[in-house]
Amino acid sequence: MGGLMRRPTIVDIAKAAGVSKGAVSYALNGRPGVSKETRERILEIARELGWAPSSPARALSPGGRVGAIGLVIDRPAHSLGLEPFFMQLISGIETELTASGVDLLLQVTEDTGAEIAVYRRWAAERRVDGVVLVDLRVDDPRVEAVEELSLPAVMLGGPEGVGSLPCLYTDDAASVREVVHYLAALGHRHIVQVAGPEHFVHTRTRVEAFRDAAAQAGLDRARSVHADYTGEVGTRVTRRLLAATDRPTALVYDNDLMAVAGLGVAHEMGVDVPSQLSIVAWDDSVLCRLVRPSLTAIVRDVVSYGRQVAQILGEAIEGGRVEGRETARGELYPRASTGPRAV
Amino acid sequence: MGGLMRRPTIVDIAKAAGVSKGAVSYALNGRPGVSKETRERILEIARELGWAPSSPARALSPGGRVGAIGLVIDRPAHSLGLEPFFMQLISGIETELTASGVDLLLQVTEDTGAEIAVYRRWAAERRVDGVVLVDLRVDDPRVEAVEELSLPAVMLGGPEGVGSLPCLYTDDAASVREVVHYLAALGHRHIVQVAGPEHFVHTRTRVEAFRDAAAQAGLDRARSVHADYTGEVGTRVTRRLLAATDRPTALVYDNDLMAVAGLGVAHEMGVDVPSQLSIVAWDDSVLCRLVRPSLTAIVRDVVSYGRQVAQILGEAIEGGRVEGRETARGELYPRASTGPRAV
DNA sequence: GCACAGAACTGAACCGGTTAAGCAAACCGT
DNA sequence: ACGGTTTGCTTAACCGGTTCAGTTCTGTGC
Repeated sequence: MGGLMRRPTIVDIAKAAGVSKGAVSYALNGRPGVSKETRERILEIARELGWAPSSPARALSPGGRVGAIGLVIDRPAHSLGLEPFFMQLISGIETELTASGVDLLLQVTEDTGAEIAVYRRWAAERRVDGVVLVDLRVDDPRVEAVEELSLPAVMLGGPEGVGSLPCLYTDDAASVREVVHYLAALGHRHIVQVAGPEHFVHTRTRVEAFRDAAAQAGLDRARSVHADYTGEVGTRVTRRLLAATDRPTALVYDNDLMAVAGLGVAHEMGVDVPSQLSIVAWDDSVLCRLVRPSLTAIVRDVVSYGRQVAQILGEAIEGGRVEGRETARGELYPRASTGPRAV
Repeated sequence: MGGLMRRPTIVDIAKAAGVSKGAVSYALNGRPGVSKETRERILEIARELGWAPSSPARALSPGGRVGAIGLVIDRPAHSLGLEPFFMQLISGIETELTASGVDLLLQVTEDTGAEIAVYRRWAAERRVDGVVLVDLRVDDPRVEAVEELSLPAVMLGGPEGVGSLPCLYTDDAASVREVVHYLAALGHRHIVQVAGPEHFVHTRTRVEAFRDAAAQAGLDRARSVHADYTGEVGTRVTRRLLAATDRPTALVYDNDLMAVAGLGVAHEMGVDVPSQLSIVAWDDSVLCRLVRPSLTAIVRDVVSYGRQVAQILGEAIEGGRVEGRETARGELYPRASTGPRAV
């Protein structure tokens, strides 16, 4: 009561226990070199004093970990606010980290150059033990950068083009096929995929899978257009598509935000969903369930992705080579925005 | 070329420059005690070697900063994904931090107890130099907790009930008055406010302001109901309100997500917006602009809040007492979801 | 010609941990 | 009874910075 506010250190514990600080360190880390009784006495005193290891001090020791990992999100901040994906991912990462007392550093950047600069700084200043990379790009310069920094890293999305980095990937192509077959079964022949930016690897995968699946299903009028995940561009693209003389009867959007934007445009242009137009969103969110009609969506367990990616990164930090891993793909959840093609 | 990958330290610089490491430290920190030429030579060598200060080492020195601040968000993860507010806030905080090389630690928790535990751990392990608190509650236990830990902190939202903490607050009451007067001018007399949870201070402020403004405008049938910011409850509450025999002609929602949910319910029940029902959302987002009709909203510059709150926290960490500050209040942006009351 | 001030720098302690090396005592088989 | 291992602990170095107390050298006023 009323003592000095200074945080207790292992020296304080050592004094109280009448041993050296080395002994205290061994005891607190559960390592051999102290007797059972001494260990228990030390642990008891540590608890009483409310001791917690100083993370900077730990990190400073040779081979020490800083107990933090980093995540950089490189998307325009305003569109980001609406991407439930990232918050869910973060939430998943943290559930995995919490147990081991590891923290998450978050940074939002404007472009890939800035993103790489952040990795450089984090590595140079020893801010993090490793990083999670998202949104794999074609010829991604980040891969080489983190390898050069020998910064442990895990890529979410792969497995091609990640060099020697471990990654967590999903079979997006299968999900795309499921959507195409579903729409084809409903009688749709003129389907347009509103995809993400071309430079994302997952966009390329989905576009190719869409082309192949459409060809296989004999849909001669299927095609893809690129957008950028924002509502604005989603709106513009949809308006153009629906204004064409022969407009598509089904649209497949690469994220929920563009799908909602598309729904708004359809409403504005007097095109009824789903009787005149079917809409599918990639990635589900509260959003898809709130709008009317509710949106048919490809549902992924993003929280679980976060958990798994954190786990893989943990292994990569801990030790040696870690293999990439495949995880559950997104599955189609039909809702009110899709229906048979009008005859 | 081809040398060891080890990060350079000030000792390496000292060797290369032929001085002691103390001199290097003075030079690199721009402190007196070294001649101009020596300083420049040292800086040059540091640049060549690609040196960056080890953040753990810096933090360890007496009075040293760890160069990081923490933000805990205590809201259910699934609703969070849809709250652009937080991502914008984070974005604003970071623009302010980037210049000074400070990092942001993010944590998402399940309840206030867990949130306080995070502050305890961060303080004990010396993970952060300070924290930003959001969502001020009535009799907020976090205030006492961070004061006891003598952890520098800034509250976003106040200024009542924050004890000795500095805070950044807005005049929510004025925004509420603006909305009420606007709706009253459109002829609405039966307005219901769908507010947030009762335990938030800003909810209480807004509810009281709503009551007062309504009374002043002579709206005898205005009232508030509490919800929880999620789309689900927003949906349920709206359904109940619109099913009543004498339903309100205008609804004011405390966030955009509930407003969108409400719009969906109106659509589903065949209540036209805005001819039969006007809708106002608190806090704007892409969402409000994407749905049809687009939603009239109270627009706040949340990114700027983030910048300011980071700035205040910086001052609090740096030195002494910091005063609370008021910042720009939200302003009404009328869009398509509001109109004159049907006669 | 000498006391003194200031500038430029060195040496060493310190922050709070981890860990290798050393050492005394207990234990152990023969 | 004696060499050898094991147990349980201490000592001291180390991580990469910061900072205080000295030390040396140069200039300066009187």
